[in-house]
Amino acid sequence: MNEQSYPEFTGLELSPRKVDYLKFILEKEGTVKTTEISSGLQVDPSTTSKTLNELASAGYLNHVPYRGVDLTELGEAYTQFLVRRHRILSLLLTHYGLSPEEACDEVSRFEAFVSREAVDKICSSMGHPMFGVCGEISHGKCLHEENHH
Amino acid sequence: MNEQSYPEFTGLELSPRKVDYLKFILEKEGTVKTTEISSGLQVDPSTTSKTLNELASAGYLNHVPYRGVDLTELGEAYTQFLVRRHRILSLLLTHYGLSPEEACDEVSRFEAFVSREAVDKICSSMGHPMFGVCGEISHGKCLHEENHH
DNA sequence: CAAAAATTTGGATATATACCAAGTTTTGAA
DNA sequence: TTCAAAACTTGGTATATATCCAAATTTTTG
Repeated sequence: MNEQSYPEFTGLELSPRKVDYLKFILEKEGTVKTTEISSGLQVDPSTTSKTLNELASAGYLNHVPYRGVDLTELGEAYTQFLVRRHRILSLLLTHYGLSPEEACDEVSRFEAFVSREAVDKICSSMGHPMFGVCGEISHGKCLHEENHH
Repeated sequence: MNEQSYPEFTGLELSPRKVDYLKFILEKEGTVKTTEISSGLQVDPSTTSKTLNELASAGYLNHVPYRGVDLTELGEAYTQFLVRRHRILSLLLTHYGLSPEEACDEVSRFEAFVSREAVDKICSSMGHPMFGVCGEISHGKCLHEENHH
């Protein structure tokens, strides 16, 4: 089967900032250089370098020093969850009077503290919407879980 | 008029833990002792003592050393917002398949990062519900704002 | 009033972020 | 191809939050 299985995760593993790094790296796809990330996230390259090391140690990234990083399989799967979480929560808030931009900004501040369990329930309760306010929503893992329960 | 006005706040002023302290103190009403808070929040009294100092310095509490703390007017108004935020967000999540307990727990983790602006919009969009899943919701400040716009 | 309980202070640790300066590696232009 | 510039990493430092323990202080109480 093509469906890769990863150990369970709560969705609370990473700090807000680390979530930013992974989302940024996923967007760029392929190998990403330190400078690119530093510009994107507006931080000193030395900060990026350190954070990349931490994410690599935790198994989310492959880091070839001086060369760049790319997502591991775990990192890819995890980051797909991060993106789905962001989009589901943003979409949710637009149903309560927030504009897409407001919703995105708001969610960016707190998303790292919303569990996968909650996201899956919300997602399911919304009928697994395909379109968020900041991109398409893919439900691989989410629907997968649901099938098995 | 009885309606006290306070400088604007974003709702993002306090860390998650400080939010816990204020909510706990509001619940108890009147003067609260360090030990009481320490037991309630499961932390060492020395930790409580330090946090209480910080909250007092920031103007949310009156702290009489060795005697206890109580909310200032600002602290009271602010904490009422904190409680409303918690209840509105919890109620919201119960509309998406989370049980009241799950919703409360989930919200406790991220509420500190949800702005007053967003809460007011959500609240308004929900029709200023009077009952949450963990207590009555009062809308003093929320409705007040709305009248002026 | 003196011992016990409560509280505070000082010192230490841990995590998360981030900067600067200095050193290392890669790149690219002459 | 070589060597200077650019990119990257490391080491050191800093702030903010949160926590504990041990020691000192204040209040309470038997």
